[in-house]
Amino acid sequence: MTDPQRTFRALADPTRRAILNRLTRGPLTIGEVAEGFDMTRPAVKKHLAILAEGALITVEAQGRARINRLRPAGLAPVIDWLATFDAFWDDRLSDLKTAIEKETRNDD
Amino acid sequence: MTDPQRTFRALADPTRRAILNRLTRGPLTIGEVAEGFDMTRPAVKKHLAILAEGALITVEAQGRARINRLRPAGLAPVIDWLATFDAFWDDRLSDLKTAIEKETRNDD
DNA sequence: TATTTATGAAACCTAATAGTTTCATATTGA
DNA sequence: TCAATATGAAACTATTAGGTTTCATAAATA
Repeated sequence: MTDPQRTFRALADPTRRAILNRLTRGPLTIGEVAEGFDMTRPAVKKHLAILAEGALITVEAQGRARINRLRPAGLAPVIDWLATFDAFWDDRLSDLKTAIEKETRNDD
Repeated sequence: MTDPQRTFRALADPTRRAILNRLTRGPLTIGEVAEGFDMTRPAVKKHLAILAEGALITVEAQGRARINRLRPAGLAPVIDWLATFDAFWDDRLSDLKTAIEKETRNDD
């Protein structure tokens, strides 16, 4: 799968978008993420795996726990793609793109 | 299905994103869109239906043809959602959001 | 060390996706 | 009117997705 496809695919599911929003409040273990949803832990874990494939989160092993952290830079492909519609909105989108690129340059 | 979900779902498929990009160059009939892809016309038509459900295109009947037009305002739910990550990027994203809202206010 | 805890992973089920082929219908133009 | 054209729509197929249950493993703790 191509890179932006992994990103868009990851964002296509409402549970995964909700997980990302939760992670804005801080990193969580798999179990902690799972507590917030009405589904089993393995199901949540699969969602986290897809988010990791899309580079939207990072996972760090810490003892027996796995710490899931938001990786906002992973949203860049979406911004990039939206930027192809610049002409329809003026150039604020490309300003945004530049800003994101600048701020995420040395983070992975 | 909730509104933003229809949008994200529509954008999840690479063919549909490619269709949107093509439509930035001007409106096309279903047949014309289909010419650009290595799949049957009914398949393309299904993609167009999903894009229309996501309010990313408008379809206008013109005689026996259907004119498909890009509707950039349909991308607003994505911008809105991205804006919830403002804190990670400073407030350029919300500036963008405001700009989009202003420019698309009277277009649907 | 024995037990609990946090996760990994496999096997399975169902529904939704993305395609196809086939046939029907509604305009357009000769 | 008749044929060509542009699309609509149904029926079918294969794959992917999202979920489950069950069992294994590794780390922390009593």
